[in-house]
Amino acid sequence: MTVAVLWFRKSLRLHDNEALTWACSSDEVDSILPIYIFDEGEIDGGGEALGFNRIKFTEQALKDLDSGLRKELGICLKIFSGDYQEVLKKIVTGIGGERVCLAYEYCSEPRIRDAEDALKDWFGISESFRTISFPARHTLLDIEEVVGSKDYKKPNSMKDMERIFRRHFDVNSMGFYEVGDPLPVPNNSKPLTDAYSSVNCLEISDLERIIMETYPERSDNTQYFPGGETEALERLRNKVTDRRQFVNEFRKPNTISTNSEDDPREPSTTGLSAYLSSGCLSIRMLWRECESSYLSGSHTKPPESLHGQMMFREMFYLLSRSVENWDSDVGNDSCIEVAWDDFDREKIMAWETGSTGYPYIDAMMRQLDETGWMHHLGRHAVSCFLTRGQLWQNWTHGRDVFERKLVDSDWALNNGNWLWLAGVAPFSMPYYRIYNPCPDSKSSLNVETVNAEFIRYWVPELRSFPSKYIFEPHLAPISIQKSAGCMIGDDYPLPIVDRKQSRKENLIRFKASREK
DNA sequence: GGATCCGTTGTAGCT
DNA sequence: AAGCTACAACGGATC
Repeated sequence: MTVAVLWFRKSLRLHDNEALTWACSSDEVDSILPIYIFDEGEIDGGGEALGFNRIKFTEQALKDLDSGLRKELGICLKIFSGDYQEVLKKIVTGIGGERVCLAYEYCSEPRIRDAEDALKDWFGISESFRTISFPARHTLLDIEEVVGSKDYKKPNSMKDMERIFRRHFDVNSMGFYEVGDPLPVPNNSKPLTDAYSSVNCLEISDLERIIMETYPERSDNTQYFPGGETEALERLRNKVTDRRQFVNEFRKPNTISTNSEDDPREPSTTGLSAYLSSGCLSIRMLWRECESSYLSGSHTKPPESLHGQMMFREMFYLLSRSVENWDSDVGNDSCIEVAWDDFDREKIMAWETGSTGYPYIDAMMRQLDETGWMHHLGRHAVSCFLTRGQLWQNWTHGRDVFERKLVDSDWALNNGNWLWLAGVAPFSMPYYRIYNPCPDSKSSLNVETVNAEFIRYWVPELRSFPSKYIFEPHLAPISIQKSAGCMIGDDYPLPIVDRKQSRKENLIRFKASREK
């Protein structure tokens, strides 16, 4: 008898899942044990643990995965927490007399790779133990293959990405890259093994309780993005499959002001990022859905199109695998050294909690805290504000906040975007392009009305301010502040810095850092 | 080999 | 009110 221990890591889904498909169809496998392991400290590490939205999302994704496995395949998910090596060893040795095959998902992300390296030490533990790995298909490209190819050069632009895609994918008759078909949900007739019983596992109800205890202030469990494959597929249908015009006309830079929904929490984009980062949705499936839409008529092209957005995602994955110290500002040759100010707790806290005195920035940081999501251009604005724009703080501090709070948090992408926005990488935007934290009607974003409403929702103190003053309420005459029922300095903070002056000074400092 | 072009999506001030 | 211009000006690719 061979037991396949199926380790879910980056693909919390039944569709397009190679490891699952193998376990269900291989003749060598007699029974299956699907498992998920929380890293030590992830769920019970106190204040440094994952933020509420992230952990809640994961809990729901696991719950949905479990019910999908039960319904479709007649097996269920076992959840563990702790040092993954210890947990795996216990499971494998617990299964005992049987032959065990650990089937795991491979992905270029370091914490996943490190785990694989550690597994290699295991080969002695038992005659009857072996491992088999499958690509997690977290990306369209095979990152290892591309980075390892002879003529690989680190991509810096969409042109480079087009080159790489042309090299690694065939182009079909309609001019689309052949990225491959997503695998269907497999059939299964194999039972769940019952030999894991010697190891304590967590029930979903345990997770729910731990989350409640860690985040008592969120005990109402309000959460805008529910986790799980079911949600992912439904959102895919509602936001992509059924909205051809939206998909075909998609231009990323325009999306921030095109929110047609009444709910200010609903993204004007697809809102699928969290489902991609958790693997609830396969990137190939999304790519193909967009392609189907493109086949119906004229459509936008990279970089602004949805396909273009996905190609940038691939670019950051390639870079994250080929740049040393990708997540650091030290020893990272894609990061110039900038003489940032020392960690300033007051500034960082004002930024993180949405009390900088700049309503547009504060609104977005409060949205991040509550929903775990923020529009991409909003991320630009707040990261620019924290770093080279106004506060002159090291980008890694902001990266850490995003890492903890973003429901779509993804190591390669989060670091890549901060490197980009802080202006420190070769693929960055020009450093002298500093976003205006007060994008009123004169701004090229030109989103006055939408942003004013957005601010009123997230910064309710300013609800009654006229749009004319809502971006810089401290400039409003006292009489206006009085009639709006919000005195700046008491009911809402004064600006933490003079935005124009700090912009000017920081531009000079940044230039000096570059020249060094 | 020097000139030119280009880079996912800027800002401020003027008309 | 949309559109223009000046701003500041890097570095790698391409011609």
